[in-house]
Amino acid sequence: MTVVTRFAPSPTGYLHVGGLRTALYAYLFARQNKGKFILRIEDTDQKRYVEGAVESLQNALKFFDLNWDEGPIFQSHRTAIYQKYAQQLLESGKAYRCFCTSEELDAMREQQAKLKIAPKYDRRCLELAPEKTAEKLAAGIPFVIRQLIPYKDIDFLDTIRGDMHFHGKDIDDQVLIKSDGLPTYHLANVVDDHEMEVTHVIRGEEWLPSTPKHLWLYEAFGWTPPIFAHLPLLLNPDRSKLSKRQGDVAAEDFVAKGYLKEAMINFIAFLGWNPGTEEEIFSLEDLVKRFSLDRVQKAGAVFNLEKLDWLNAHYLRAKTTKELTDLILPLLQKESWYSDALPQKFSEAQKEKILSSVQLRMKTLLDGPTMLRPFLLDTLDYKRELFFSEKMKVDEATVKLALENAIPALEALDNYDEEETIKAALVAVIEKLGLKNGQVLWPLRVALTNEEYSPGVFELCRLMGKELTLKRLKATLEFFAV
RNA sequence: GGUCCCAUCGUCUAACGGUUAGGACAACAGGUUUUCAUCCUGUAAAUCGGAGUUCGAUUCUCCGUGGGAUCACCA
Repeated sequence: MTVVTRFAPSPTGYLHVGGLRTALYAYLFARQNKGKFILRIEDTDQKRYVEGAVESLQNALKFFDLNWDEGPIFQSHRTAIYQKYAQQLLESGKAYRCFCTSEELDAMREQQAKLKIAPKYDRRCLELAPEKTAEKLAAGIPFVIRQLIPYKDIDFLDTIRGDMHFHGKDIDDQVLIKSDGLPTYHLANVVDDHEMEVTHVIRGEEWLPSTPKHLWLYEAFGWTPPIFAHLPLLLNPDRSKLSKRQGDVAAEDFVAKGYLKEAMINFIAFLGWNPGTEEEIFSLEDLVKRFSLDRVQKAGAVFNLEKLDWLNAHYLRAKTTKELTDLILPLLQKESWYSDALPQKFSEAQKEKILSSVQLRMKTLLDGPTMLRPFLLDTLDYKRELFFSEKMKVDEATVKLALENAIPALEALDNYDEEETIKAALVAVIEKLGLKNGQVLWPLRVALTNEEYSPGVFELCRLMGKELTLKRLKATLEFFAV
């Protein structure tokens, strides 16, 4: 038997990170078993349809390399099929027409709430005499088709949760076909999973309570149900179901914030699963090999980004300069101050060195442009306060003193290829002035970068070369002369 | 409210019924003698409560407690 899994989102917007994890697990399970992964669009509610959502869903999945083998299959194109099956249930007496208006149903639920009993359809239309039904039908009164849930218990085995047990009497007679003729999730989902020969339904825990309804449908049709695996929820920091409002939830938001797909996949995979060893760096290919449903957690996991930052920095550092360049260049080109001519003042070898120095400090891709700016830009927009440091005892006089003495020393130096020679030259200056390292080096570093954090002075001098280094230092001296 | 699910450091989690309850992230302290980052070392930090089963429960059972999901002509 070939394994078939599916990801079945409804096109109501972007790809939610919870959806990303569901898709990931379904994908991993299919790949690992040399099975098939289907993408199905559950668009049976035309009211909720969002323009462009299907496109963005597909783009997101492709971005993360979660490629599907079949689909996208649109449920909205399959209404005739659902109708056919609903008729079948009607004929076998396992479903019935309901003519109740939403006002009637609201009133009924209000009553039930008042009496403190569970809100549930009271089956008033089931009691309808056949003639009466025929009458309403002839009059063209709109109706829905409801499943007739038998009052018997339903047991099933969930791969993640173990034995499940539900009482039939607690289950509502779910609407299968809406008055507009379109199916509800419950019918469409079961029919499609059966027709597409889905073997493993991997979905979020929020579907657990409706699983008995689905099982009842399988039984009513005489079909063998698939294996169910209900994934634990992704949680907000307050442990409620992860939602917008408390932060970003769209996968694309994280991409826009400069997170790498490798980091995202690795992070998301470990929210609810672990390999049982102490390894934690896993590529998509590693996950395909190692993933297993029985190591999936039962409890929900808080979607906490701290570890994502760490993973992202890790994957960023693992990039080759070529890969990193390809990732940063588009971001650079979006900056108002950038032009393609700017990098040309550096040789290829220099560019590579600059990039790898910056690479070590990046947390997200967005840090790229910020950290590269001091190298690329001709003039920096200095801020005085940045030069001073109480901790290192650097005040305005110290800044000037440091610059005035460092400039001639660096001017006398011709070889900027070795940090050691630059260091020797500057250390000599520091000793001559009788200052501490930081008192000279801190102002120089700020003069070179105009940033609070950056590579060290010797490294900067080497990376920038003699010309740019001196230009920067002189510009700073002028800045303080005014 | 009914039904169902869940419960180990702040967070993600590990632990055939027998461990000083392990790891990672974050935090903190120190080192790599300029900032930041990297790297290294160290510190602090958890089995929700109560019974029971057992020679022995984080682990099995029950009862509490807490949290969550779900109860639409939405998925």
